[in-house]
Amino acid sequence: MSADYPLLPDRHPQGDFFVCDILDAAPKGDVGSMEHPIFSLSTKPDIRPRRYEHNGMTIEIKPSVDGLATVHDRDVLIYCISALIKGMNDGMEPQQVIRFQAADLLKATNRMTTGRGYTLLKAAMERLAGTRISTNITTGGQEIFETFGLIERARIVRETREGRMQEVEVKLSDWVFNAIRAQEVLTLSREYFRLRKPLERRIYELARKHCGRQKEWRCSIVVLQKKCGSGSSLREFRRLVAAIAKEDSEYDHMPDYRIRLDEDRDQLVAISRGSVGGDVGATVSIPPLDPEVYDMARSAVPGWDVRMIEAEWREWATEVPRNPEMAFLGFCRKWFERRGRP
DNA sequence: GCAGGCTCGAACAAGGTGGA
DNA sequence: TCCACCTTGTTCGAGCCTGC
Repeated sequence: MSADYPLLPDRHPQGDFFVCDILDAAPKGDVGSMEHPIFSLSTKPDIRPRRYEHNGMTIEIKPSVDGLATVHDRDVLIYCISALIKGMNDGMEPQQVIRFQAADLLKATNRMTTGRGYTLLKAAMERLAGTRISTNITTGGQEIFETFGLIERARIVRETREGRMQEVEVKLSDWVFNAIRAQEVLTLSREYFRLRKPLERRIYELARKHCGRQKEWRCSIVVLQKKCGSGSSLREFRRLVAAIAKEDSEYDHMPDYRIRLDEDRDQLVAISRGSVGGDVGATVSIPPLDPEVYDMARSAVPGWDVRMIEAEWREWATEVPRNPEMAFLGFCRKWFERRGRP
């Protein structure tokens, strides 16, 4: 491991990102778990239940004996969400049960594909299934008051004689599945998987959620600690954030946002690098499009993720067009003229 | 004496590397 | 491809110091 450069190396650079059937999809995370501190930052088993309250909303997270799901375990969810969104973009009905090749997930999330990588993946799925959440978060227009896991179950469908899993089946929780169907997801940078520190990943998620395409986002260190779910003392947490900000000022390694520390105001500042596209439900409230327009859009931008382009378009729009479908198709055509095939 | 701040090291998990 | 060992990062607690 290099001590000089803060990003992990790209282990699978030759275009096999989201190999299998999600080759051209962008990684996506659900808004709920990006906004709230559901995942543990610790690399040790974190078996303390936690309670998070913000703006009248309450989340209780209860770990299993294996500990809370960690920020690294979240990669499994991101992979599943990305695969389902990709399927929806291709006109398929999303299913709560998803099957994939374990090796594809490991490659897509920039992990080792050695035997140990599979062992860690198995442990990650156990933690995801064991972590229970009680919440009143609203997803897909429904306010849910119930206890559920991050995933309902995970099953290794085939396993080689060497003990290596091949095909994995995951049943997503209703909460995550609702978010996917309601398109309450945000596109993440592929560089996200190269961030090595759990706290770096968490800060990126928060910047992505709260800053979006704004020029900058500020958050007091006290609130940031709450949002991160860090178990450190405030002082220790401030030191860790300062270290990340310092590293980013030296290497510019944080994707999409520059991270700085305003010591006078005791605030973290995330400054957009201008690389972020939009996501559903951003600035102008454009009504849902006619489903048929997506087929036409796919023809206009062959090979592209039309939902991603739609999100870009919704973010770009400054007013509601008189004919949203035609406006969207026009946007798609210009998109393809500028960029060609992905 | 007590509270709070600071430093340091232990424990643990995950990733990297090199040899078999 | 596997294994052993090393490095790195996070968290936490112990011990020390300082001020009230």
